[in-house]
Amino acid sequence: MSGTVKRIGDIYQKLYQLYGPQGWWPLIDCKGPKPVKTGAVEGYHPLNYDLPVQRNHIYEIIVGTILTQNTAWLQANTALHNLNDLKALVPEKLLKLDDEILKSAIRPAGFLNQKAIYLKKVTQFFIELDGETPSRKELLEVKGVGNETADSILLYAYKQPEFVVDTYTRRLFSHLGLSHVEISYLKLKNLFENSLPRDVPVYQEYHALIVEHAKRYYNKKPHGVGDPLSRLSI
DNA sequence: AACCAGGACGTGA
DNA sequence: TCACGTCATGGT
Repeated sequence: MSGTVKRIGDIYQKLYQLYGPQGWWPLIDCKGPKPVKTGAVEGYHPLNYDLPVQRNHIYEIIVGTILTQNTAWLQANTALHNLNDLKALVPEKLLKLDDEILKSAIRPAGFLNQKAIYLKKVTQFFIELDGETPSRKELLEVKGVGNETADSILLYAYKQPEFVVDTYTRRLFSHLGLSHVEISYLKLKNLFENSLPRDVPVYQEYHALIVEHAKRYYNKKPHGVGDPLSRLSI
């Protein structure tokens, strides 16, 4: 197990070395020191770990976590901009939005019927928080918020040390031989949290780096072809 | 033209 | 607890 711990730390170093700081979570109106663009998407803020600072920033991240469920970020981002154009990226505004208008705005992100419901549920929850940080358990009670979404909200919107696991994480680390693909969400999450310093920027960067890396080598079958990391860990 | 994306839920073993 | 079908659009 100590070997696993060591390699999880080593892989982080290697990914950071390969891609550098990722600046997650992207924000539309990013006022960080040097917001940058990744591909066709703007709003990343590498090395700025103070964001989000405003209430609307936190809310925008929460909306983004719902919109990007099983959906490419590029399309979630389009939906996010549609809402922003409607001036509906404000909790009180989104709640008042007509359901059909809401659905047409988020259409590019897919699953519009479900996500319209989820967005209003999580928005109501956010308003009732009244600025407080939610617990993981509370978040999971909101319909539409599962394990990954809850951890993404806690890590990126509320800066809580909760490691985010996604399908890319499962693919990458099973391919590297550190876990198996059937491992449960919580077990894989615990594996990371027990292997890393309890540090929010590290958690934020590691998940973002896994996504960046997996997009290149784990988006098509067979997974992991040409992955430079596979040599490191045998 | 299939395949899949920064998942979650409901159902039935 | 766990496997499986469903939800939907658009890019590659």
